[in-house]
Amino acid sequence: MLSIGDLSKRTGVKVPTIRYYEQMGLIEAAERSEGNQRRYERNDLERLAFIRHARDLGLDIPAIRELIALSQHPDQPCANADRIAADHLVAVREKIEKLKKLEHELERIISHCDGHSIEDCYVIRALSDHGLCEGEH
Amino acid sequence: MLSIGDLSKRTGVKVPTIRYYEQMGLIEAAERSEGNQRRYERNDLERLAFIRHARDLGLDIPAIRELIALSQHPDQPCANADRIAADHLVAVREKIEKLKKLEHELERIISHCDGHSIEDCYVIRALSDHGLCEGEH
DNA sequence: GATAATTCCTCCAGTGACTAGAGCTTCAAG
DNA sequence: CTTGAAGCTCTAGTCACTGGAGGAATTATC
Repeated sequence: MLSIGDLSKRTGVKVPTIRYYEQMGLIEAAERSEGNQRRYERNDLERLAFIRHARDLGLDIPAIRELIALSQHPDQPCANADRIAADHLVAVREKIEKLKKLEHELERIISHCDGHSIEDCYVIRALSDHGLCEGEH
Repeated sequence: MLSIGDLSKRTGVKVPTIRYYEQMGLIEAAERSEGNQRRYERNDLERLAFIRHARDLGLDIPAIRELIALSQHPDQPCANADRIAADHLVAVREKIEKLKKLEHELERIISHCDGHSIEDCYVIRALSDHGLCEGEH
C-alpha cells in the first residue's frame, strides 16, 4: 500500500495532480486509511504511469479518458485507439510546421538587426511593419 | 476615427481581445464617443498590428509590454529587444525538438500496431509500458 | 509515551490569453 | 422614427494543473 506521496515519487506526477486526476475521473477514487488518507496499490501505479506517459506525448484528458475506456474492452478492435494516436500525430506535425516558420522569421529578424539603437532596430521595425515579413503568417 | 469593430476588421484582432489588451495595458484606453464607445486613430491601428504580429510570433504579453516600452525610447540601444527575440527563438527551438521526439514516438507506436484487438494494441501497450519506448522522454 | 516534523486532508483561488454570455445602451441606415 | 447591428460592462468559463490556508493524521526521534 502506497501513500499518495509514494505514488507521486514513483510516477513523477505531483501530489495535487494525482488528486486532480481523481477528480477528473482518470483514476478511480482510492481506498482510504482509517484517518482518511488515500492508499494505492500496484494497479493504480500502472494506471497513473499510463496517464503520465500519454500526457507526456501531449494527449489531452478527454483523449486519455477514451483510451482508458478502450483499454477496458480488450476484445474489441483497436482502430479507435489508432485513430486517437494518428489524429494527435497530425496535430503534432502541424505544430512543428508552425514553429519552424516562427523559427525562420525570428532568425531573420534577429540577424537583420545591427544592434545599435531602438530607432533602427529591426526587431522593433519588423514587428511594427508586417510588410517586412517574408511569406505569409 | 474607427470604432472597435472597424479596428478589429482591419487588424484581425477580435473585439473582446482588443478590450482585453486595453485592460492588460498593452494599448492605451481609447477616447470615447459621447455615447461612451471607443474611438481609435491610426496610431492605435499600428500599435495593435504590432501586438498582433508579436503574438503571432508567439511572444507573451509581458514580452510585448517590454518591447512596447523599449520602442518608446528610440535613442537607447536595442540590445534588450534583441535579447527578447533571441530568448524566444531559443524557446521555440526547444519546443520544436520536443515535438519532433513526440512525432517519432507516435509514428513508431502507430506503425507497430497491427490493428486487431485492444488486447494486442501497440498504442495501448506502449502507453502502459514505458519500457517499450525508444530513448528517454 | 510525548513531542516534533512531515505528510496528508479539503477547499478555494490563481495561471495565460483569451472567449462567451447576460442584460443593457448607442449608433447608422432606411 | 424605427429597427437591427454593434457597442458597453461585468462575470464566468476554458485547460491542466499549481499553490496556499488551515487543520488532521502519520512517522520519526527522543
